[in-house]
Amino acid sequence: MRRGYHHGNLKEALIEAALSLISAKGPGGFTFAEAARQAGVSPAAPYRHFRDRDALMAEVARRGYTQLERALDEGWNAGRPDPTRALIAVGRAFLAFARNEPACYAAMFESGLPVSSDPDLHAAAERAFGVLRGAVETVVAAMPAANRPPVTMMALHLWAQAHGIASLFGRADGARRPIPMTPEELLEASTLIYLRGLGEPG
Amino acid sequence: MRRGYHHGNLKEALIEAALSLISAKGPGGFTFAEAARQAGVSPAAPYRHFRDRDALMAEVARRGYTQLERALDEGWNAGRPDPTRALIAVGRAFLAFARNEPACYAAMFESGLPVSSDPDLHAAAERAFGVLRGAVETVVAAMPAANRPPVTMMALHLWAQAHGIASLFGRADGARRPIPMTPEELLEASTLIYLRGLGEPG
DNA sequence: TGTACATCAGTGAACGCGCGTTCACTGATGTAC
DNA sequence: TGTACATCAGTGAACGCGCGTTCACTGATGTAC
Repeated sequence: MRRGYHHGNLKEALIEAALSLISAKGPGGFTFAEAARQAGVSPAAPYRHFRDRDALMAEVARRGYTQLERALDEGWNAGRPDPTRALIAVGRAFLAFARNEPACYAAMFESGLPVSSDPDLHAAAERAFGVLRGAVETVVAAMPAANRPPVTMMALHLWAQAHGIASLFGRADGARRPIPMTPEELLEASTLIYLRGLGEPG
Repeated sequence: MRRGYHHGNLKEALIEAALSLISAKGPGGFTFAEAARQAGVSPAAPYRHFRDRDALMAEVARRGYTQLERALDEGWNAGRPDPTRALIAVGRAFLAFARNEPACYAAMFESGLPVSSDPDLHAAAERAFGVLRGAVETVVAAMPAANRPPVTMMALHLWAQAHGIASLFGRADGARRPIPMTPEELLEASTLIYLRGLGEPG
């Protein structure tokens, strides 16, 4: 695998290792030393690329938010075919991300890493949330002017609901509570009921 | 503090120590050895009361669910003054629990401990969820028979929303995203909109 | 094109540390009679 | 009430382990001239 004295792509390899370790053993069961071992490199080598364990974790979370931003944006698809259906698709994209990138998701939401600890991380998180907020803005703008809910509140409601469902039922843990429907169905139903409550014809 | 050779109340003292360590350093930063130290006892002593670290963590979570069950039940207050307002109070009770017992909350939802690992833990979790489910049953029964939503679905929606809000905005972390309203207001608004979406006059 | 040199990524050995776990033990408690 | 004894909670010393971190180092890369 490795050729010579230099690894050539150690930073990426360390991130790969972190992802596989986190998804195998949770955010707690990931260690700098083992990431080095998995990348086939001495335990001192990672220090050339990351200040410490937390910096590597933060990088994983940052990339996760960037991926999530993109996934949500694709789900939104510029509001097509119509804002309501596009909003549902944003929710589905959120759940798909949580399921397909459990390590990122754990680093982002379950590692205990404060988002504010790193400006880049914070900015990435804001951008991801911003996609949802933008979608909500469009949905709200399509409502009759007399009865428009506050955009930020509505975005927070949907964000919390998506995270709540993903966090409780969304991963293929096996250990999760079994529910009589898929997370996607659960979130879609919740979103539709919520929109109806806001006066959407739905 | 300690009197003689025997501690007298070590099991409780270890649980106390676990709570204080978890709330200080997160579920990861809690160790069997340090709990023993904090209880003023040799590192071998805890083995008389818990099989290992996970067993102690599970006990903390189990007690947490039992406390939560009780808190939700008090919030519900037998459906007084009316089912809708009582349901809102259940939500407030959930958030109050998350805020006042952050260590329990972390052990229950963020420790990576699978609920199904321990039958007692699983049963306690079911009882807590059962309180919400029972409340929802009453609320649904008061709706016109033609338009009643599935009780389990509705309970899962509210559970996920409460957990999502508590998990993202509900603890006095300082590191959490600042929001333009309290978690309680956020959850209450969400619940009312949701109920209206189900056809409640609200 | 060739050579000298600066830069930098990775080495490997070493350290101190705290953890989990075990072991034979010992001091206190409580119970049978 | 007193004594013998079983039970049990806690001791303390010891172990192996893996982690984080440091250090002087070395091999490879690339650039100036």
